[in-house]
Amino acid sequence: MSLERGRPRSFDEEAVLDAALKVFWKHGFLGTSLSELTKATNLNKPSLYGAFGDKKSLYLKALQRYLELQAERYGEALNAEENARKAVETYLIAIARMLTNPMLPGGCFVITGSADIGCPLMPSEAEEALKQALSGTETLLAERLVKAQRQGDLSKQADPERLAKLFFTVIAGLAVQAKSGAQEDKLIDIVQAAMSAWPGK
Amino acid sequence: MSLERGRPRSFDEEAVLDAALKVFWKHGFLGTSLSELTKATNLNKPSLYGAFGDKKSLYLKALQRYLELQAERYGEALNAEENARKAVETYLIAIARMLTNPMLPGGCFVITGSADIGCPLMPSEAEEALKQALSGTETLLAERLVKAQRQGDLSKQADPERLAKLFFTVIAGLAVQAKSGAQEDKLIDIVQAAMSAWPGK
DNA sequence: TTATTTGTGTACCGACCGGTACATAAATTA
DNA sequence: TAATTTATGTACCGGTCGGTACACAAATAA
Repeated sequence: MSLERGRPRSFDEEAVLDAALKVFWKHGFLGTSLSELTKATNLNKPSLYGAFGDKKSLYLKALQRYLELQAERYGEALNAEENARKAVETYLIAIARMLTNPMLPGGCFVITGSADIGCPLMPSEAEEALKQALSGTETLLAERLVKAQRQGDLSKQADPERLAKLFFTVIAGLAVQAKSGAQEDKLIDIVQAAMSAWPGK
Repeated sequence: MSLERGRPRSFDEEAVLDAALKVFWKHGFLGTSLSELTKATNLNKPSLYGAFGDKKSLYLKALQRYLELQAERYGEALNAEENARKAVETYLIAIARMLTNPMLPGGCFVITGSADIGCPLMPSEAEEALKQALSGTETLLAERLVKAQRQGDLSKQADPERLAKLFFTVIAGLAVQAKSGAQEDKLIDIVQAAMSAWPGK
């Protein structure tokens, strides 16, 4: 007997999720309507609901996919590079490129999305997921910097957690500017300037 | 003959605008509904329309008032302090306090609002006003730093425009974190860290 | 007073919101 | 074939959106 009974899906779930991701990425949770989603996915509402549940569930799945495809990928690069300062710089530049990549919706899903926090119709589950994603990035940076200090790659006088907060702040600021139309060159220039906050030996 | 004919207003326009400002500040343009506005202002829709025009006009007036009450006020402080480094630090700390002031809606009207840029129902006039407010702050910083360099208060090797972009990025990053619930202490700590990007002599 | 001007409150407009009932289509198993 | 299971498409639900028509209230001018 087959594992798949009944009428089969006429669409690729992953492709549909990617299409939904792009819309949420561009317009956030509240700014995205179901009609936009059905248009972008070429699915009608019952199919969308059957496959992904309601709008909130679809948003959470899109966020999860965003983190897998974008955020985590850059996080790995952060730990791949041996020299800590170089690793952070490369990480920030990669993010600046991603935020302004014309093939992508522009800006950061999480940071754009966090503007909806505190709004009446925003599901608290979505708020929590966004906050967790934000703090996850800061933690990732902090862990890398703590490691760097342990390896003698960052001055003993430096405060790695504090430095992580600063670099995370820069990432958030870059995302805001990308959303409002800033170009890659400008963001990369800012990253170079931010690296001057790296503690001297 | 009197200058005011007909039935007089039963409300204080400035107080109503302040109430509307708070709602837009918290929820942005798209996230704010007319019913929220009528509740916050204790006015019904026709009165609101009669006094301020449609939602877009009211938003633009609220933004203008925000800039007068908050942004420009801190800008003056930036030029009041003589020592440039001290001026910037004081400016950033004042912003960090404003962003997390429990008496205020939390975060920055402009930066939270800019998340709506690119959304289908966002009026382009509002987008332009937000972008102008963003670049205005960066310009303000740049002018202060150029002046500092002229006065020998900032190293000749430094690039004031670049530094202004960096500090503006930090402001935007602070605003994002305030919106998602960060506390004053944390933001001030970040400001201290950011000041380490100030060029050594 | 009467006419005029302006503000207020109710009640409504068409459009869209997120979500779903239901009939039908397309696959499976028997 | 027939029975079962799942997916699809239409058409609709109650609710809310931004915006307004209209009757009435309250002031001034004459």
